Amino acid sequence: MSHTLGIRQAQKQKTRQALLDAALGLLEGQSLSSLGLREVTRAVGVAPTAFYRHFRSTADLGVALVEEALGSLHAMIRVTVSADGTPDERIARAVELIAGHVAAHPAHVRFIARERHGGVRPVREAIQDQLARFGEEVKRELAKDPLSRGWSDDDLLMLANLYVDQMLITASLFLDTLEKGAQDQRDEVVRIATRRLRLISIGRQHWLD
Amino acid sequence: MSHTLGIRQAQKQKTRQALLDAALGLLEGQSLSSLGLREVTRAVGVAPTAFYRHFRSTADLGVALVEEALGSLHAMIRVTVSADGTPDERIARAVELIAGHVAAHPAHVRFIARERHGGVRPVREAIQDQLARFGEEVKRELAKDPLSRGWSDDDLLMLANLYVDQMLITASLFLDTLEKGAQDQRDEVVRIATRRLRLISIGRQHWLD
DNA sequence: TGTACATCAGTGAACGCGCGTTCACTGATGTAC
DNA sequence: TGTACATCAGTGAACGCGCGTTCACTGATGTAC
Repeated sequence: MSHTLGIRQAQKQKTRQALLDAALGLLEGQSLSSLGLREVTRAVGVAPTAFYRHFRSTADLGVALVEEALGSLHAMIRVTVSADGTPDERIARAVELIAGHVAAHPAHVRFIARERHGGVRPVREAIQDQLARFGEEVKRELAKDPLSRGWSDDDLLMLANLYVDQMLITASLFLDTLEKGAQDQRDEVVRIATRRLRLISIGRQHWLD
Repeated sequence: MSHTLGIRQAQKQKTRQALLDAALGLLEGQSLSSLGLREVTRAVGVAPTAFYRHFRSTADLGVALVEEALGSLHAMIRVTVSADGTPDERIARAVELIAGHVAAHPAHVRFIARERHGGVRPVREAIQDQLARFGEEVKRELAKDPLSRGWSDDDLLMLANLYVDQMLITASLFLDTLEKGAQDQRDEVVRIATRRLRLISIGRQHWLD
């Protein structure tokens, strides 16, 4: 085969990923600002000092987790607001996508919800940066929609960020239902989120009246 | 005069409040889950053991802070959505009220935003409880509005919670502008929040179309 | 292919430090008579 | 009002513990010839 990482590099990546995974697990029950370096290395089974070969600090690890959690979402978020189908179909698709993502990556979602306003500045800022990029991307997607004819750039961005915030709120609601494991609660969240998005969609359709 | 607290009770209250105030100050830069009991007593100038005369733990203190931060808000939030004036007047009044509250109690607002999804379960639950009560109160206020004629209870609650979340998001945006101290950024937040609420208001007016 | 040297991910001992919690205490405040 | 006893908010010493960070190290992997 062509180019593979050397054994050394591959092993390093593996340890790094193990540290990230362990940290994400530990962060289900606490905030990043109270996460200890020794806690993480203990969970992985390496010496505390090994941590420094990969991250300067737990804050640094947190920033890496932000990339991991939100980096992969750019593609999904664009589909979420894409202009195919009737408004109700689009809303149903968006809610389903969010539900699926939360079910597939609950720890990542929890991490973002928790640290978005959390006590570690660099992490908070990394999240805000990514969310701002999401806003721009959603705006670009909305701009393609015939419904957006006549909208100012400013108004489009306002709507885009409203959608982004609404997605996070919805994701957070789904997260709470995962803990209890109750399917009817999840259905209730689907109902609530759907109607919220419908109301926003109606406001959108009459914005220029 | 009639009934005053005994000297002992009064002094105890004073120390308790000093602990709450000191904790709130320390929490501007960190999350509750990393706040130390000794940190708080050191800031107040009492022995670490004095803490136990008032709270079982920092989590317990956090729950008390939730009451302090949100208890006083019930009155305000009702005015925020009250039915007086034109839609645009009501929106302007709501945004001003939020801006004023954030300017007057920035640390409380930050605490709520941070711990709403934070790492300390009892605190998280206390906040969710209060926010659910806000939702109910806003719903009751909305129900008085002629605009709500024909709305189901479910839809009213959905709208009420949409407003509550929007207020928190707006408060959090104002908070970020306080750090920088830039007036033009604050004006920008007013513009954004106003248009978001306007879009929701338009959606509301056409909900039953 | 084989050898000699360089690199560097992970180790393990050691450090000083602040943590939460216990306990018996002190002395001002409160109460009964 | 004065006295004798009870209460209890705050004290200060002591504890065992886990923390983040330093340092010189080891031994497998990588590289030059």
